[in-house]
Amino acid sequence: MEQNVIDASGLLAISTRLQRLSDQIRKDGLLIYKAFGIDFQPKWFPVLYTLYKKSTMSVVSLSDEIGYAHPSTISLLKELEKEKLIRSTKDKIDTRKRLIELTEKGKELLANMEPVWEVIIKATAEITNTENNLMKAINEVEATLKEKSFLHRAEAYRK
Amino acid sequence: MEQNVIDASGLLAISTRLQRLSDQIRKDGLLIYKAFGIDFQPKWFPVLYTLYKKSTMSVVSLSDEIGYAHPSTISLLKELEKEKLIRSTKDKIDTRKRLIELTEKGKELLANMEPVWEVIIKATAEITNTENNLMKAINEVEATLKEKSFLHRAEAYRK
DNA sequence: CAAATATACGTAGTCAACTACATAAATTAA
DNA sequence: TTAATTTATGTAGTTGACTACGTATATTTG
Repeated sequence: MEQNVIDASGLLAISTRLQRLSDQIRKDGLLIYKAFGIDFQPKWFPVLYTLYKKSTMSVVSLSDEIGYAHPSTISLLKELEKEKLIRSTKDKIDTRKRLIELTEKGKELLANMEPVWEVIIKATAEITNTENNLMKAINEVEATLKEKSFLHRAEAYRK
Repeated sequence: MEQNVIDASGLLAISTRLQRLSDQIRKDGLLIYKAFGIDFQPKWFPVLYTLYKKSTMSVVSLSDEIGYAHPSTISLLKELEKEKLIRSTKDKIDTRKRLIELTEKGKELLANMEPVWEVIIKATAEITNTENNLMKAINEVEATLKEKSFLHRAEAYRK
């Protein structure tokens, strides 16, 4: 395999490599939705999918669930509200909270997407099902980092 | 292992997961350099490391090498020039080309970083050396995608 | 129960990549 | 040897995430 300098630097550039692969997959994701004639952006996925599974959530709990900072979620919600895919109501008990849910249009879109997801899941399984499984590797690394951070580990090697 | 909805959605959210892991590692990377008293930003790594290994390159060939679009490289180069870590000269044969090289200060910085890199490599190896090795998984997936794109594979499953 | 603290949400601005487009120089073709 | 095409670089503006900070409401504590 031909190697450029960055690939050859291996572990040093792992963050760059992850980023690159993520971008590549996201771009192809967009193309797949387009090819199936569905007006959907991959970045919407975490919010919409979570609401699909959990029906109603506040802004912050939604952010926690998808692992985003809450301002990122807010800007996605604004966009989704403009698309009329979600709607929000005030929590009657805790009035600080804004409860988010899918609209009928949103539910319909997600239902229409199920067959596309199946295809995506199959294609992704095909891609990741190599000797070292990427999804499993990510899960394992995230679990390892939860135990002890990267910084903490690096410092342990310091003389 | 406790699972949130996105993790549970697995393959669908792989791009999101890669992104998140990349960010996390990049942030800790910055902290590691700081902890070692080195004034260095992880985003500089691809450019500087490539110049370290290849000495002189034009803007576009450097971009290709690190896998960035050339405007991204240009803005990094501007920053690095301000830091006096790189310098550029005109190619005498092809006057369109701007040749980039490390300054003495740049070379010195990179030399000082070698011990930090060793620590980073060790810590990264520790993190990625789980049952499914992340670096190997990335390499395998990138090779698989080169053979046949994600989009192409997805379309093959379409009825 | 008043004060201090914590939580929920929002806005503003930043960051590190990108795409789209423009210009100039080099190369190829008519 | 002009004309057309390709290549190299640059600028402007976008994107999708972030942090910092402010305000309002809830909760906890003295």
